[in-house]
Amino acid sequence: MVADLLSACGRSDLGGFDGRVIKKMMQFDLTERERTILAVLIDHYVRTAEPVGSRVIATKYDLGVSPATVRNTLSDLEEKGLIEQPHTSAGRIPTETGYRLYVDRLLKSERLSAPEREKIKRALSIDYSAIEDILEQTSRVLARLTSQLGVTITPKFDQAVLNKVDLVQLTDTRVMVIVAVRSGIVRTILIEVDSNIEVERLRQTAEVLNEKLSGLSLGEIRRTIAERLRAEERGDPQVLKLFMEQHEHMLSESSGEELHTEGTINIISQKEFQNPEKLREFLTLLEERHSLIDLLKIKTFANDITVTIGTEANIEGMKGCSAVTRSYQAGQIRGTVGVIGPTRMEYAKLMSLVDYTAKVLSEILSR
Amino acid sequence: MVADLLSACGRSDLGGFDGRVIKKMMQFDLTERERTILAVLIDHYVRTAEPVGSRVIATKYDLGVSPATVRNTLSDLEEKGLIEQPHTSAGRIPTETGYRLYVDRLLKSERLSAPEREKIKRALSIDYSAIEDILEQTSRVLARLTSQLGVTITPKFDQAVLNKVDLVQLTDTRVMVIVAVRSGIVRTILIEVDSNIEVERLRQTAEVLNEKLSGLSLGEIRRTIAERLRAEERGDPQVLKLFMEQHEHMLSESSGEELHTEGTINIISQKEFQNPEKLREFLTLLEERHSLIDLLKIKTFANDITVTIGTEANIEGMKGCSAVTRSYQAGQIRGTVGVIGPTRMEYAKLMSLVDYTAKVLSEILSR
DNA sequence: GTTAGCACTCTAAGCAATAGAGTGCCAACA
DNA sequence: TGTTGGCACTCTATTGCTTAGAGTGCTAAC
Repeated sequence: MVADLLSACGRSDLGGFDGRVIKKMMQFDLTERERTILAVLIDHYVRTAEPVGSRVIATKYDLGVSPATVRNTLSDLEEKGLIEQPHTSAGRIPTETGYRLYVDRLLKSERLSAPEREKIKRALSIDYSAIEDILEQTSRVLARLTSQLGVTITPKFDQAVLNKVDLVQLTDTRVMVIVAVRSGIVRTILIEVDSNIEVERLRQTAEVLNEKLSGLSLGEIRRTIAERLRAEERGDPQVLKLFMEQHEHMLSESSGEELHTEGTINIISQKEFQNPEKLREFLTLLEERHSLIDLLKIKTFANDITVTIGTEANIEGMKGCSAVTRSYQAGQIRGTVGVIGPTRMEYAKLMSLVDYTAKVLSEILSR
Repeated sequence: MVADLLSACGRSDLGGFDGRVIKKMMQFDLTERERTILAVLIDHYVRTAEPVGSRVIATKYDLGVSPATVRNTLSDLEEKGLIEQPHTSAGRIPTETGYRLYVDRLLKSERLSAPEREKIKRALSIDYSAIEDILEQTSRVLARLTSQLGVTITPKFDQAVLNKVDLVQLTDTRVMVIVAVRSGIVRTILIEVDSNIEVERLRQTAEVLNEKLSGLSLGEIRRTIAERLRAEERGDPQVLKLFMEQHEHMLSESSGEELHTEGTINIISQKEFQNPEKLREFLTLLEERHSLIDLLKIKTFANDITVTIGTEANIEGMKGCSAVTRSYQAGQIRGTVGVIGPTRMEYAKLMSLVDYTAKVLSEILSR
């Protein structure tokens, strides 16, 4: 156990910190013992949720030193801001900085067992008719396997490539615009027209739109639609005009980024949420979807697992919570999956789990 | 106040009880005083969340009788199972039966104020591109105005009338089926075909489907699709076959009944959910969407406000909770909106609020 | 039928005492 | 110089006890 931890101290290839954090990190010149004790302390605290004292560290993990020695080291670690005491007669608990260092440098990366991999693969291999279905299932799987909150976000539409536009007359004054992009996602909006439009004319209008726009990304369309349709003389001018007016609404960067969360129950049974104030804060965060969406979107570019600890993302409600996320790929576009839970979480386990789940999901969606 | 309550005692036109409950109800021959005191007690308890004692009833509400007299009446009401004592030295609180009688016979129906009506109308008058958007908004409005959990359920698809089927080739082996029904709702599924299908052939297949099926309700289609398409010789046989196989999935009775909930935070600050066990139970109910859907669906037929108190609906997690719901209309099809909260809720207020909201929603959706 | 009075019950809050956990520091030791 | 045992000190959590207060049920009188 101790040997494992020691051997793991040098690694830093499990990403998740940006430049700013690295710089901060470099200030910590920890001795071998300090690193070992910090790792042991975090491991133990994550399991028990109780402040860890010197005696436990010295006896339960055979470090070969006495509690008194451990006490000295703990004192040093506290001075460096990596651990803290809730009160004088209690043991130590990790600080945010402590967790950050642990995740970046001390963590021993875990490999998922074959049965676990199998379980994830099987759970995600469902018949889905819309991308939302499989994302919902993914949140559920993550929630169940991790006992945390499972989160997914639908892909960012901006880079999606338009496959086909379709216009359907619903009533005399109502036309439905169906926008299908290449990855099998479809969005619809309704536009209100003044008067009934002939079927043939509507068909022709759709044809014009397809001709001019299909194959372009929605982002491109959003930016250049006015130009592209300006000189167009075929099709129904009213519908074209409305389409242009509505495109902002439909194609806007943030639209369609839907958040799925699953496993709220897991969270409320966690010890840190016994405090009603804390719980309230967290549930508020959950219902204020946009800040969560921001959190998940922020690192969609990275193709690696991302760990956001506490208030690192500058989100009020995340105090005391961490997120482990990773982007997935669906054709040309990307979204994010992950889990959120108390800072006191099993980072190694969750990281490998989220990582694998995102990979399986990408695989399925790219088929 | 008291006069109001007395005058309201005779009314029973605010629906919500079925035959079984009426029968039970008839056993209660309450005296005038008993009715007044029960009403006063419930009103007071709803406001304070504290057991109500004889002194409060006798002094705060000028009934013209002494606490001792009230005590006798309370004792009678307890015998009849309408109120109970948490413990000997506490006041009384209403039982489920007590609430039921109150809602059915004692409640003074409230009329929403003009500003409140205006507020609801304005809040619901949003630009929506999908029915889900306005339902989400409706849950939010209900949650905000009632400080309870706002719930909406998308309309029951079965009675929706098919407007148009569209087939879009996404990749070589993937075809998207778009089903649009008359009220502006659209559903999509993906089917996997063996090989690329010519555009013209796909168009023709869609034409066949439209010709044979549009104008029928999805329920009819579900029941008779095999017959209707059996002898068909036009169109792509493989696509037609897959369409028939998938129709069950897509058109099935329960599919597409999506539940929106909003305002979990309102709930957790309620006094009854301070007990973590209770809270846990409720959140479990929230995540196990299907029993909630059942609860909301059950009385979609009634065109009147429905109050479900505690375990009346035989749902485990509803113990200690009540729901006030009403159906809304979107073209030919119907869904449900409402609020859920602790049994200790302001029934009169919530009933008028949900009622009005459902009406406004129906109006908007039927335009 | 109503009411005042009173004994009784139960809860919630405050208080003191106690046990236990863990620390920090000092002096001794290798 | 780093490590260790010992010990006084601090703080928390638990327990038991007491008390104040709220509310009832019952009885006897009106």
